[in-house]
Amino acid sequence: MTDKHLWRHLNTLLALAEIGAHKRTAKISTEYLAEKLEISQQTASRYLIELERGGWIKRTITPEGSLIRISDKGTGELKKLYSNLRFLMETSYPPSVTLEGTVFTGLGEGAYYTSKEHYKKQFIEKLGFVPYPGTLNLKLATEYDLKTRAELDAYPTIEIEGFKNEDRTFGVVKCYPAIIGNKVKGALIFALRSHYDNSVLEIIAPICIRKHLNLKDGHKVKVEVTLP
Amino acid sequence: MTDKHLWRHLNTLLALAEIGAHKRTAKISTEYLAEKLEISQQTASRYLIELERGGWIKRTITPEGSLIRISDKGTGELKKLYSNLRFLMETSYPPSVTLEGTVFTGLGEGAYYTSKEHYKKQFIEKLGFVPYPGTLNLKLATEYDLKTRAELDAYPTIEIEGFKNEDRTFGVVKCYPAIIGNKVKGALIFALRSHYDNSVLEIIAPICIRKHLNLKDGHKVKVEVTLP
DNA sequence: ATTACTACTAAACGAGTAC
DNA sequence: TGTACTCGTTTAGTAGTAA
Repeated sequence: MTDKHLWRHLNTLLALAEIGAHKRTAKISTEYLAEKLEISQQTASRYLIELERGGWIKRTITPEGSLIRISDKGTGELKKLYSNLRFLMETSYPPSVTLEGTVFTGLGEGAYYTSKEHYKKQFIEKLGFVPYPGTLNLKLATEYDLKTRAELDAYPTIEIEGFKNEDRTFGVVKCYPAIIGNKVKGALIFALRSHYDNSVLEIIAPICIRKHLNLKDGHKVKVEVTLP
Repeated sequence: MTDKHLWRHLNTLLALAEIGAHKRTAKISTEYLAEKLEISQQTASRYLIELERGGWIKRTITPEGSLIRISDKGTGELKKLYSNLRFLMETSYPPSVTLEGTVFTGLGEGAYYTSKEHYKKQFIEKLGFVPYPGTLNLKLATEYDLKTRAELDAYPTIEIEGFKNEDRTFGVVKCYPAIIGNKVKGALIFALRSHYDNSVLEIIAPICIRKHLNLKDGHKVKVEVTLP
């Protein structure tokens, strides 16, 4: 439910909940409600009518006032707000961080790494998707983006274990789940000993992001890093 | 802080918190914020100006967008809302119940009871005030008030122990903290074996409610029973 | 006492546009 | 790109009052 007036109505629902209308039928006059909300009696009356029409409350009008009970729908809206807030207030990290960078063509290393079975298996297991063979490279430019990138180091990560084969050692890779260009679900990956510096993002996804978002070198792309 | 537009602003603060602006400086354009809130870019711009002027956010405008950090004041408002909601959602009883009754003159028993030292000591200890010697009696009339009175039986109470003296036995008294006439802090008291039926409320307070609220027999009084 | 309609006033909104 | 001003339009809010 996405109502234009939802917030105004939530305000009223909260006032009604404060007199217990979410648990039991409560009696309140429009005059008293108006006082509580610091609005006129007429407006309070209109609010109740709107809440009733919207199905957020059940109401019976008596000569002594309105008997009001917040409906399941109304309680649901309060609960939704509550859980939103709880998530925000009780998570020690910001729920998401947005970075913006410019597309550039890498050295083709991404394809090499993502094709390694040992990595690939872990990507599937820990990120939940089969990585498209290849990475999208973004160059960070602004001071804000570089600073924000640096903050990521303090974030909880998904760790992909390294391994050895006969030729060489493959190091640990840190992943941050992310949404690319407001659309594609993927992940930032940072090889601990990368050829790139901290101003570069490497991104994997289940599909070819370049094709999917129709990106060319020089295009700007927003990446929203979310908590794992 | 009681701002008229607080709720509209809380809506915006919540959207900003969703991009992490309560934990770190976040970058967002007025256009993007507008999209999130389903309002116009101009209105989003105005909202940010208002939030800034009100001290709820700190903002730095750059050519790429606004760098925004929710201030302590802003975070405080979100927290206040959160704890309000938590209290409402996680308390199994309604936070308060309001009853209305008509003043009548009792048999003077209240004064007798409240003067008993054994009761008085417990009133002071468990309710936090020295009871005025005498009770205010209210008669409940409407079906709603009688039904609501009955619900109180399921409520948690403050129990005042009974005692014996040489003459007779004094029973247990159940108390419900309450606010009388929107002003006076006191308590409903129910003697377990009372001379009155369930349509009568007996109220004690640190002062003489009748005098303080200038009440005469027949006047109507609202009593807000709160959780102990 | 109540609630809520009608008619009006005040406020918020957004299109156009400047910077 | 950005932000934010002016100003006409839309919407919300209230006073008066009926039921």
